[in-house]
Amino acid sequence: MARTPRKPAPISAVAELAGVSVSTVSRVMNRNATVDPEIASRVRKAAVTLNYAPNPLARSLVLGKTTTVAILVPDLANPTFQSMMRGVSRAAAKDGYRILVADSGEIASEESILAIEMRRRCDAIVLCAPRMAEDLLADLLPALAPAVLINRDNAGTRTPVLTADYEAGVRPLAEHLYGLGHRRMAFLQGNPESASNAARLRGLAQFSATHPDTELTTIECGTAFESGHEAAAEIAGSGYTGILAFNDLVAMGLLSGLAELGVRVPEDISVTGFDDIPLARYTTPPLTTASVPVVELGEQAWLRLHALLREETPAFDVNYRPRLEVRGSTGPVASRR
Amino acid sequence: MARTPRKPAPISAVAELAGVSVSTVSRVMNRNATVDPEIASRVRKAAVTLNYAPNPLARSLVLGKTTTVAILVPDLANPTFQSMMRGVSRAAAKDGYRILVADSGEIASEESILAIEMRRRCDAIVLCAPRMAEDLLADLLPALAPAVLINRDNAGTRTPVLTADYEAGVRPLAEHLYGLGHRRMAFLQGNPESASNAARLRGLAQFSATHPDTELTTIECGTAFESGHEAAAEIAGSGYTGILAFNDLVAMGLLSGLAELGVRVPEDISVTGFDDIPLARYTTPPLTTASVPVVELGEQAWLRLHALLREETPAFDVNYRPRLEVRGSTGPVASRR
DNA sequence: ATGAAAGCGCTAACAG
DNA sequence: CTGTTAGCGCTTTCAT
Repeated sequence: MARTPRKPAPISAVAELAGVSVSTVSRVMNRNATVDPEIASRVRKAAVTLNYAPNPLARSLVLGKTTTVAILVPDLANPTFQSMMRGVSRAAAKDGYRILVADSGEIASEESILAIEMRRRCDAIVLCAPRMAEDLLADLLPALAPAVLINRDNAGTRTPVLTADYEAGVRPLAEHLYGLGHRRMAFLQGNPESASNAARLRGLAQFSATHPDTELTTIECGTAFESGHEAAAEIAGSGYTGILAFNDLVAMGLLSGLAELGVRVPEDISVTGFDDIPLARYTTPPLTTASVPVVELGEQAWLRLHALLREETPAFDVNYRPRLEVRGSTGPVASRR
Repeated sequence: MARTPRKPAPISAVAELAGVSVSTVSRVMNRNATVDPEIASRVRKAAVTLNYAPNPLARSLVLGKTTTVAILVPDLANPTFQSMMRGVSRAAAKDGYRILVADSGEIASEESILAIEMRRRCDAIVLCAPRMAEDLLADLLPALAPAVLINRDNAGTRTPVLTADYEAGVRPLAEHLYGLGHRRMAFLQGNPESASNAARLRGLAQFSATHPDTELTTIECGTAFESGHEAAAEIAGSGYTGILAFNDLVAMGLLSGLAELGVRVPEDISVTGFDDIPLARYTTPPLTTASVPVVELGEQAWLRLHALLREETPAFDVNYRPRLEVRGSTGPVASRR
């Protein structure tokens, strides 16, 4: 009844059934050497009968390649990393590669061990925004090659890097608010330890330097909905009219919190996000944000890896400049009165 | 300088350096047989020097186990599947297992091949809401065992199954709208082929049967933001006062579309979602929905798999009854005037 | 307690 | 064109 036998047959069973040696079976399965057509078809028939398919493990061991790529992300629940994974996954699939995923749970100390362990089961690895310290990363990377980094500097190694330019990306957001008349702004900061938070701060510092007439305060917040939601009360009574949230998640939390407090967006307060996650255009009001091509970051990561695996020179590192996406959550500052 | 050599040393190198046989090295690495403490420490020292770690591939081949679980999802971009993955991933990690992920891109015909191929690299597999036909699934499953299914019936096999009860879950949503006075409702249907869509329709049919005074129409829609967003125009002028969206994504798209059209929620129209994705409580207004414990579904899936892997009897199949989560997107029907 | 040898399933020289 | 042999890196009898 069941057309598929429970246990997969080994190559030796096929050889036996076809009355040939295993090498011959191997040859017809891999169509490299030339095999007598008559024998070949006999082998193929036997293979079908036994529902044979080569054991990928054994193949990997002898070939020294697994056609699998490892991806390490800090948090599987974060839409940004999901999109990166998806980008890598779909691109790699086109070349016949699968992905092995691990989630470090944002725990920096877990990353090295996880990365090394995964890497040994795969041909290459992509590290998404690793949290570990610079020096650790620096001497981990050589052991991981071929590897590529997303949203993290390569610490002086030759590892290809794909990043979003948070520093450059945050300025148009601030400029946009400025252009709408906002002079009292606040930045809801994420994890102060994180590189991308630091980049945003640098970008904002540049903005401040060129706009001395504008107050721009940094407020501790976080990186998730909850953080933004909790910040709403403080923001509501603060007098700030333009809020730069760390990312879209925080912005959405804030939007929701402000709505509950009866604060109107953008009439009373303008809010911006960062990343342009798929939901951003469907919030109420739709979120003004800086769009980061995360899926493309993932795809490009795979391209670099694939080049490396074929001993080719990978394409240049690129730093994607986020694009300002003006939507409904920002508007002219309310005329005081 | 680099503490980690580029290429991992094989066990033979360690044996040589320690002046023992590979078997001895293997023994100390696996601490099973008893080894002379003096020799053992010598081996360990050599292992550290060479930065040795057993090759997981070779180990898997001989041991016949990989400590890896496969997960097949229809779409990596869907928050529901992401949460399931996360549940499986975190639970499996506690037992030292990694996950191999594949995304079928919602293509039913891809699923069998992908599943079989992944399964051979892993010790077990979890199938999330496979789209393939019942009979295909039925004769695929034996070849995949140990396996567990999430949100899909096991087609008569003994495969453990974890599901959310969409049929039972949709009724409280309709009842809730009914209680608020709504008598003209519409269901924004997802993929008509999908099992969970059919389940919702059954639940709603039961509702209709017991509430003959209520009009409940099914409208073709889809499963993503865009679908809900596009449906807004049709809904706005329809006279329906209570809308049951296929899921939270569609509901959010609808919310956003209605807001753009100046339709107030819940004053003019009430909207419900389904799933209770993390964002659902942060929409404006927060979404009334049926909460499905997706992360737990994933965790429980791992528990079943783990039992199977240890030749134990897995826990019973469970069908999670979604919980009604009343929030701001539903309200009393507007008094007709 | 330790080493030699067999073998997991497969591929790739090397002969014939 | 095909079979024999070696070996990928490791674990596990089986002797010693």
